[in-house]
Formats: sequence, C-alpha cells, structure tokens
Amino acid sequence: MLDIKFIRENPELVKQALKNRNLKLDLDAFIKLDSQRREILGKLEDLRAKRNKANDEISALLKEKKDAKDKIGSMKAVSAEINQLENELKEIDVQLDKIILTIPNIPHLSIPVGDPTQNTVMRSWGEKRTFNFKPQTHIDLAQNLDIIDFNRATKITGSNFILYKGWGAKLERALINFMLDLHTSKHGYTEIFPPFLVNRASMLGTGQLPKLEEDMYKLKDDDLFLIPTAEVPVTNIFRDEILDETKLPVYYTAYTACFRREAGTYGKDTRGLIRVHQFDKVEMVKFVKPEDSYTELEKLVANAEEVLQILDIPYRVLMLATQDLSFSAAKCYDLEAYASGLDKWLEVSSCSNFESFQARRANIRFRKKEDRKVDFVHTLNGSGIALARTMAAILENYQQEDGSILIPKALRGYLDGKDRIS
RNA sequence: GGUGGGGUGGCUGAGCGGUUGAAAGCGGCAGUCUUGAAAACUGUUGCGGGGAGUUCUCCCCGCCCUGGGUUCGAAUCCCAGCCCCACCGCCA
Repeated sequence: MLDIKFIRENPELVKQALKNRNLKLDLDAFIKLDSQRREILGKLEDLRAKRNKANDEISALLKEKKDAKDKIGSMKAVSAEINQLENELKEIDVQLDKIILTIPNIPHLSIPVGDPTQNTVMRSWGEKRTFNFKPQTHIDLAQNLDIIDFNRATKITGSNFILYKGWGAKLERALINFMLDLHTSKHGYTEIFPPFLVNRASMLGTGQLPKLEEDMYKLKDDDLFLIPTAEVPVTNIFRDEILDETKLPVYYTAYTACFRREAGTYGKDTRGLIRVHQFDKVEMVKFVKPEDSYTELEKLVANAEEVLQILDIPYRVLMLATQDLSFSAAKCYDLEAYASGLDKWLEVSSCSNFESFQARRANIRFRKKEDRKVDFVHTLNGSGIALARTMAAILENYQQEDGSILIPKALRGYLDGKDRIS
C-alpha cells in the first residue's frame, strides 16, 4: 500500500496515477475521512493525556492513604468521552483501511501511459525458426507423442488442467531443475521450497487480496489459499521482520506449482498449455535497499532472459504500460517467448519492482547501518520462468517434420543424455 | 482430535490492578584502557503516530500475540480467537 502521509501530501499525484491506470476511485472521500480521523485523534489524545495525569494523581493520593473519591468520580465522565471517541475512531479506521488496501501502486515515470497497445518492445532476442513444413501446435504434437493427456486431466479434475506423461513429465522436471540450478549456481539465489497454501495475511501482504479474491482458489474451512505464484509465500518469509542492512540484498528462488482460477477468461486460450489452472513456475524474489531496486530490476530481467537464451527460444522484452501493470507493481517487464506452431508470443515471465508497496503491506523493514533507523525494503520478483507456456514454446520450436521433438542441449544432461522425444 | 502449560523489547527472562515502556542477563552501539584485538570497566540501546521546533533536541498519545470486556486506572482481571510447547490419539 501507499504511505497515507504520501497520499495526504500528494493527492494530485495519486489521482493522476489512478487515472493512468484507468481506475476510478474517490480519493477525495478518502482524504476527507483521513482528516476527520486526525481531528478525532487530536481530541482523543488530549483527553488521554488528561486521564494519564489524573491517574498519577490518584495513585499518589492512594499511596499517602488520602481520599481520592472526588478525583475518581470526576474522571468517569472523561473516560466515557474517551470511550466514545475511540469507537468513532475505530469506525473510521475500518473504512480507511478498506480503501487504502484497494489503492494500487504508483506507476514509475519511465513507463508508457495507456492501455496494453502502449506496451513497448524493449528488445528482441533470437530468430524465429523457419520450417519447410507446416509446423504443428504443441497440442497436436504432445497428443501424438503421448506426452500430455489433456482429456484424462479433464476427467480427473476439470478443463484446463494438465497431465504430463512419460517423457513429457520428465521434460517438465528437467526444466524445473535446470532453472533452479541456473539461478542458484550462477545468479546467486538461495533455493526455497515454500508451502503451497498460505493464509490471508500473506495474501494481503503481497497484494493479491482483497482485490483478486475471486481469482484465487480458497480453502473455506481453513481460510487458506492455494498460491497463485511463489511470490506470495517467498515474499512473506520476512513479513513483520526487521532485516539487517548488511544482509541485503536477499535473493531467493523457488519452484512451486501455481494455482489460478482464471475466472472470467473462458473462451480465451481454452486449449492446450496456454491458460491453465495449475502450472509450474520457478520464481525469483529479491529484497533490496530502496536505492538499488531499479538496477536490481534490470538484473532480474537479465536472469530470466538467460533461461530463454540457453534454451535457445526467441523472445522479446516488453515494458508494460500503466493500464497493463499489476496492482502492486511500479514497473514491470514481460518476457514473451515465440511459439512457432501457434505463431504467437507467449508471456512466460513478468519481472516487477514493487518498490516499498508490498514491504509496507507486509511490514518488511531493514535497519540502516549508518543511523540505526528502520525503513521499508524494496521487493521485486520475476518468473524465471513459467513452465507450461515454455513447454509449449519448446515443443513448437523444436519440432521436426516427423512430429518428434529435439531436446534443447541444456536439458539433455537432466534426461539421461536423450536428444529427442519421438 | 484430546489434555495440560505458555505467548513480555534483537534474544533469554522478571513483573500478575496505580511513576513499569517495562527488572536482570545476553546481544548491539559508543567511550576508557591497548601498537591493534580480546578481556575488563563506563555509558547508551524498542516500534508506530502526532506536535513544537529544525538537522539537534523537547513534549504528547498508542503499543507487553490479536480482538472485545471489567475499572477512575490493565502487561497484570474476565471472554473469544490465533499461535507455540509437552504428552496422548491418529497418520504419509
């Protein structure tokens, strides 16, 4: 969330940010409520100071065994008034909290303003492969090779779930291991294996709640949620903690399954691996000092790009425009892998800087070495990378005329040296 | 799931209705000593909000798991919830 003081002092800036995100929110009502709160709080604090002083006096009288009845009697009215003001304050606080949790982060000035058509291609890497036959989609390829069973996944669970089989399952596992190994051994990340279920506080901390509750799988009996991304459990590792500056930056990487209801997207990408309710992903999460977060973002994107480069999959990097930016992000790059069969760019990674937005919600701070003061860290995360769509890109880009799939060189070591699925 | 015990500052831990924001110890920071370090000694050391002032202090309010309640007054008493520990039961 944003700093309420910042909102108070820069209302026009916040309004402009909301407008750039194409969001309607009555900020003036919020600001008015906030000033009401401050007025009540002022009165309340004066009364409490009065009460505290009287308490000391009563205490002193009783100690000297003198009569304090009058004093005690006169404080009853003050206490009643305090009580009433406290109730008023509580009510306003509830309303303020409700609103501030729905105010998104302020987009960074460097990003384009507008709808997704304003997303900017920053760079492209690799050449689209040319075929002397008509390339198939990953759906046909996988079914013919019997490495993904879409129909039985639907039988077991429902539509848009995946059942990998045989070399399909092994290839998935190889990809996970390859990515984790790359990030831990070469990029300096520490591997984490977190819970796949998280509580409400964690979901609030990273900003999935309250806005996106309908997109989340939820366990009603326990008030737990299936994670939509490892970002949630991993960022919340340090919720309500104060880190030592010397420990920063912290780099974590984690494999998890990700669960998304994708409510309201029916009819879009309904076949294959493109939009599924459960997919695997290797995620990178960083906790950094505020002044470093934008250079850390560039490094994060580079780490994700390297996965695609080693797999030799053509991709492009997009800087998202204000209306395409997720709720908590200040700046975000998407990586899109090219899939030859579908002839489409597939989003396989999102790398974002949240600045202090998540840290403030999750109360993640650090103590500065110089003056021993505490401040919020900046958090970042990026997919490194998402598996299902990467699988689709591999199948489509590495397909051969006979329908077999060449295995990318970097993965062969994870697959008994096998070079082809046929 | 059952029974019992417990949640206090960075940590250990005392307090169990009235100068207690909280003893003591450890840790951290600064100083003395030392060529330097260690040891010893001395001092200092929570977070959030608001105000006066303006780079240095001062004042006020809140915070002893969370949320209610009792009371002139709650870390301390009562209720609910969450979490932790021990034992029993169940179990991959």
